[in-house]
Formats: sequence, C-alpha cells, structure tokens
Amino acid sequence: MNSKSEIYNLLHDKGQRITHQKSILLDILLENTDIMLSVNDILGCISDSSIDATTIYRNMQAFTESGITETMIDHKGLNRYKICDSQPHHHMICTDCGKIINFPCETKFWEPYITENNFTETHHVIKIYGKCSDCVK
Amino acid sequence: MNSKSEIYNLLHDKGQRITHQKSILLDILLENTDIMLSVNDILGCISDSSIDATTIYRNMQAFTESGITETMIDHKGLNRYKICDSQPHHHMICTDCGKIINFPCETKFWEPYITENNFTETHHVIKIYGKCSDCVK
DNA sequence: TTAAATGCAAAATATTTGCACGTTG
DNA sequence: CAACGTGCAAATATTTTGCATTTAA
Repeated sequence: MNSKSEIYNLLHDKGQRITHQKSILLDILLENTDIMLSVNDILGCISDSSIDATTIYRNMQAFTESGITETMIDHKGLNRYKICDSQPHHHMICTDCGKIINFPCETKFWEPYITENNFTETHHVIKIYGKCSDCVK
Repeated sequence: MNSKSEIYNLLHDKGQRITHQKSILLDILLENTDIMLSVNDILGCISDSSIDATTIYRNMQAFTESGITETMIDHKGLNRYKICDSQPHHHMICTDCGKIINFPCETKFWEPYITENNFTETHHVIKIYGKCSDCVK
C-alpha cells in the first residue's frame, strides 16, 4: 500500500469515489509512513483548512475498512492512523506523538506454549509502547 | 496485589486515606481480576449508585499511580482498569470463539532495537491469533 | 443525473476541573 | 480540627450524527 494509483484502484473497486479531499488525505498519509497521525495532526498538515474534521474522521474510517490504513488508540484515547505496511514487521510506538520505529521479528519464543495448548497460529502482533527519544525529555 | 489489607497498607504508606468509597471500589476490583473494567462497568456493580463517577475516575487514577491497578484503553477509547497481576503474561486468542490462553513472557528480544533508538518502553503487547484446539477441528 | 461525499451545526460520549461541603485520621 | 476526599455542576475534548448542499462519475 505505497502508491496513490494502487490505492485509487482499490477505492474504485470498492465503489468509492476519488474526491479532492481523499487525494489530499492520501498525500498526507503517504508522506508520513513512520508516524501514527491523529485527526488533529492531519488538520495541522492542511494549510488552508480546506477539509472539515468530520470528513477526515469519515475517510479514515473508510480507509481502515478498506485495508488502506491501520488504526490505534493512543494513551490519551485519541485515534491515530497510518498507511498499512506492505511488509509485516513489528512496531515501537510512541504513545505521546505517535512516532513509529520498525523492528524485525527474530524469535517465536511462544512456540512451546502453542504446541502444549494445541493452538494453531494464524498471525501475531507485537507492539512495544513507550516514549521516543524526543518525547521522553 | 491480591489482598485488601496489603492494599490498605500501601495506601497508608502513600498518605492516602481509606474511605468508604475506596473500600467498595477495591472489593469490586478484587472480585474481577480476570477482566478490565470500565468506569461504566464499575458503576453497574454499585447497586445503590452511592459513588459518583468523578470519584471513580479520581480513585482509579490514584490506584494506578500507586501501582495498585493497571490501565488500558480499549478499542472504543474507554479507559479500563484491573488490579495488577503479580505475574505479567501474554495471550493466545482464538479468533473463532474468543477463548484466551495466557503464557508468560520469556524474552525481550527487541531490547537492542530499543537501546539503538533511545526508546523508553512502558509496556508491550504480544498477541498470538489463531484457533484453539476445539475450534480447529 | 444521481448517488455518494462534504461541511456545518448539534448531539453524544468520556473525562477533567472548580468549589463548597463532608469525612478521615 | 485540619487536610484530604467527595459530590455536584460545569467545562473540555473527541467523535458521531442529521441534514442540506455540492460533486464525482
């Protein structure tokens, strides 16, 4: 999920229209792939405040339902969004500013517990929460 | 953190007073150690609605600052609370029936990445999704 | 042209704050 | 009795909803 035309095709397939507002929102998301953006962050990126907050909420929900964006709720209860990664990996997420640092998965230390419980893994999620070097100050 | 007297001692050490309201809240928390309770859940446990929501918010914050409770924000952005476990653990979650199986955290293989990025971890979440032994059949 | 998307206003929800009064130690 | 805790009311903040208007296809 890293080119605008790819996303446009996906939206088209879902019967959604390509609007001026969606185009701007996608530009902002594609320029910020390493941070989870709040609606307020996104508003701050729109210089002439040409998009209403309601429209941002509605489009972020639509994008998430279409698998274009992923979502989290930060330590203050704010929704944050980013474009989905094409490559799976894990995240350190700053609960203050939403910054994301990726790291690879190196072990599956839980394998014995899976076997023991006859559990069949389909996927796993590892997220490290805390403060990034800027926000810890 | 599993007996009321232990918690009372801790509160006393922190210079906090033992009030009727705190006593009731602790009873509710101690009777619900396997679920994260929202303020609304807690209100629902108080039959005669003798405690104001504000008091619950303030006490849950105080409990959390004292290390008595732990907190999370759920998928809807609601704060939820539970008495701290003596042992932290992670979850295998069956995507069919919702069953949860706990397992302990044995490694922090991501430590080098944290150090490298000057990240300050507050907590981490590891969830293994899949099917439990019953649902895989 | 017409169904979907948008902007604005208002509502809904969750949480926080100020302050007077009550209670604990 | 003195400090802390509580309840009530009002303020904040975020997100959602209703509806008339605009716009993409």
